[in-house]
Amino acid sequence: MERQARREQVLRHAKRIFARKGYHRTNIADIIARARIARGTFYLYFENKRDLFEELLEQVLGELRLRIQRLRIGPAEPEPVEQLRNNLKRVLNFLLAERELTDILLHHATGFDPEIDNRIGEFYERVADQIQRSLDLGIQMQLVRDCDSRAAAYCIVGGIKEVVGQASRHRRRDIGILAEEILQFGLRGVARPELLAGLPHKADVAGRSLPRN
Amino acid sequence: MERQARREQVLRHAKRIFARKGYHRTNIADIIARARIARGTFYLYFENKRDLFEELLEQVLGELRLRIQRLRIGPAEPEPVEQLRNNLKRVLNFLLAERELTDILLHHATGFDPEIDNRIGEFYERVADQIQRSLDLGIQMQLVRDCDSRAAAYCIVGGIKEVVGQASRHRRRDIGILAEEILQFGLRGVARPELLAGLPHKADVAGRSLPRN
Amino acid sequence: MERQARREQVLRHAKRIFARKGYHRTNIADIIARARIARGTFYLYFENKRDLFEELLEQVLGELRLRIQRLRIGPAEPEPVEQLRNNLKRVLNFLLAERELTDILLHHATGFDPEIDNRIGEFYERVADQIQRSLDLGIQMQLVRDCDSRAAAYCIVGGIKEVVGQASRHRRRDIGILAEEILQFGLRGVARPELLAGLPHKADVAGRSLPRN
Amino acid sequence: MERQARREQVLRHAKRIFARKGYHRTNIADIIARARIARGTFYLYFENKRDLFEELLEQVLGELRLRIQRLRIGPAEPEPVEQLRNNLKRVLNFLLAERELTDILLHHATGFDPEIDNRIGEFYERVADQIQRSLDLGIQMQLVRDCDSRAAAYCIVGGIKEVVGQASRHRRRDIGILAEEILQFGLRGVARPELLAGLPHKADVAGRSLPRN
DNA sequence: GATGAATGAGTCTTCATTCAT
DNA sequence: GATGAATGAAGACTCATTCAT
Repeated sequence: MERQARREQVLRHAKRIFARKGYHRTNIADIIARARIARGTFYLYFENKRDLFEELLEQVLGELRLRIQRLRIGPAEPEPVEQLRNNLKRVLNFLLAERELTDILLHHATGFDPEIDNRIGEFYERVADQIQRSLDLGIQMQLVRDCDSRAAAYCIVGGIKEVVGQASRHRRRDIGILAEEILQFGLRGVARPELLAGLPHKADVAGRSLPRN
Repeated sequence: MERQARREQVLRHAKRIFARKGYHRTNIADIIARARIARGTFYLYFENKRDLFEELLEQVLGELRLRIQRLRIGPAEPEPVEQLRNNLKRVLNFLLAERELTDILLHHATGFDPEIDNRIGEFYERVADQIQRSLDLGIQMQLVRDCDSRAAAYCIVGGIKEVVGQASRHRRRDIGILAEEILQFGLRGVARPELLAGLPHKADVAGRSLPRN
Repeated sequence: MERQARREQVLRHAKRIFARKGYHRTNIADIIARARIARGTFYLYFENKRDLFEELLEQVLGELRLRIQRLRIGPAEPEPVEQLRNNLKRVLNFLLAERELTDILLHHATGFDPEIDNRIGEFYERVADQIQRSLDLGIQMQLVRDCDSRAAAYCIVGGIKEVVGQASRHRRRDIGILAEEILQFGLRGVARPELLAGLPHKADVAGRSLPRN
Repeated sequence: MERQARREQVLRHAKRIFARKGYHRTNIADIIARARIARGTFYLYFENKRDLFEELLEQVLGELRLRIQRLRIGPAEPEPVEQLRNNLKRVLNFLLAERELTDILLHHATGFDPEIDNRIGEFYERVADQIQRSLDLGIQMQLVRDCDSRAAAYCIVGGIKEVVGQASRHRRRDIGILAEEILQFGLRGVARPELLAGLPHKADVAGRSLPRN
């Protein structure tokens, strides 16, 4: 536990620095200076710089995996749309609370190590898989229009990434509103038009979710 | 002109390597070996490694800027949706033809240099601006439902990025279909529902635009 | 005494590791892991890594010093050749019983510390001195041919070292035979030829002392 | 050629330092300071410290291999003993001319790297093989007494190593005399006694080959 | 006495950039 | 213009030793 506490202390500082400077411009010297530990101490807790980085990455990916739940169908379960909304809210809540991890995931984790690239690519593929399955189900149930559900899944994933990336920069944001905007956009993007006829144009919430730029 | 030819020769080789290995794992040694020039010669044509990289980046960004045209309204102009479709096709055509540049832009250009990050961020902002302006116009014209047009713009940008990123990996793709899928998704995501009632569920084209995974 | 027991426990383990990996590739971590003591405990019993190593070295050198006895001349003493034979047997017995120490002495003690180099060099010089003195005496007594007794002494020392080094590797060996081979070789190498006329070509023992390779 | 000249310059300096301080106490900084080159330059010519060291080692071993020639029997060939003498002289000439390499081989090359240990062990084994073959032949021809030719071979190898090691320290030496001493010792150590009856006790040369200590 | 977390000096190695030819 | 040998700053990692508990 002592050990774990120390690791977390270092992880906390490193997270900050990685988010600000990226992987390569962050050096061990930066990290140990911030964490106020000796060089050797660092290597007591982490195998090397990359190991530490991967741990941070695993933190985000792991947490996101937990927060994205498979749609459950059943009499006791909430409406599918409600479940989607909850997934989205859980994800946004985490990402906007942990801006540094978000920044690491979206801007600093990619392109310098094939294995890490793979891990992240894999993660998004799994997310896209889940979305696609939901869409395919929706097509069967005549809720979703006939479309390339894989392409649509990627559109949705990409949309979320981009919005989160922007929202994360501009600190602040009502997450409920933001989730609703994304949700509406995504739902309408794939829904059978006849089902939309009655829907309000906009979620009945006040305020803008993103600054007008 | 001789000079420019030489530069382009080097750029062409460097593009390949950067796409495959990213910025940091690509050495000057790699580049000059491929381009079959001497080390000193490299610095005759480029200020430094970063300069070369930025030039490649500027190639993509510049080309994309050219291909994304402002919506024009006028009697002689094509329908707005047609203009959007054309923008999208032009963009996809380029990105899927220039996979290496696409890879550089989407996976390797980010996170190692604040100035480059800014340049790219700026580019996407400008794209989002354009989309947002169109959406706002659409709202005025009662074509687009009331929504956070900034958030919607980001959704659209993100969706395109993600789909292109995936399509770029899986080499091949009918660009017309792909563009149509994205377009439909985006249009429906923001359109006033009553306008969609008559629309077909799907563009009248055969084949899947992305592999089912 | 308790203290001494603990030291010996550590020495025993360290001996093993030093023999296998040499001085530099052996870490304190290796030693304490084997000896199942804490890092700090190590320094309670030994000044430092080198101190421990020197102690092992002193074990071999000390033991060898004890086993190499000066030739005594007198009516009650065994024949000089018998005394040489006994010296040799005592030395071989120890070295082949303590392979790890032998390995340390012959292969791992040299070249990384001038002081240790000196200590070992000094030891061999003393041994050579003794041999040389015997040879000089033998010359006086007309038993040994006129030769450079120093050079001969080194030949003998070197021969023993090499044979032991090899024998130590190939585990096993009848020490009596081995001693006899070395002894015969050395004696004949320096003896006045006329004294050899009657000697058997070979000690009257069965079996080969070293594998034929 | 230019390249080779540079390599040799560095090798020459490194040889000096390795001989004086051994492998581990010699660091790249020492070498480049002596060779008056920049740190990076070193790595232009050698893969790493070990690579450089191995090259020096290969220099000695290679040269020795060349100088130790197989005994040839034939009407036009010199007497076998003369051939042995020549081998010995060639080896001593080299080793005593190249004291630094000798020191590296005998005192600094062993114990820090299993692969290098093997290479050297292998070398001595090959030398011992050659000696053993000569001895076995001598036994057949009734020149060599019945003995364990492997053990005798090791005695001879070890003797040479030790004498060279000592001679190398005490700088200076008449190599002819030294070779003769070793040769006589070795020959007599294995010769059939009846053949020695007529031999002089000592080569007919003046002077001591080694200092009396 | 025993522990093991913490220390930081010491080294190797890489690689973008320069410059004499 | 072209070359490629030379440079040296930068940075990662190891490991013997110490010391507070």
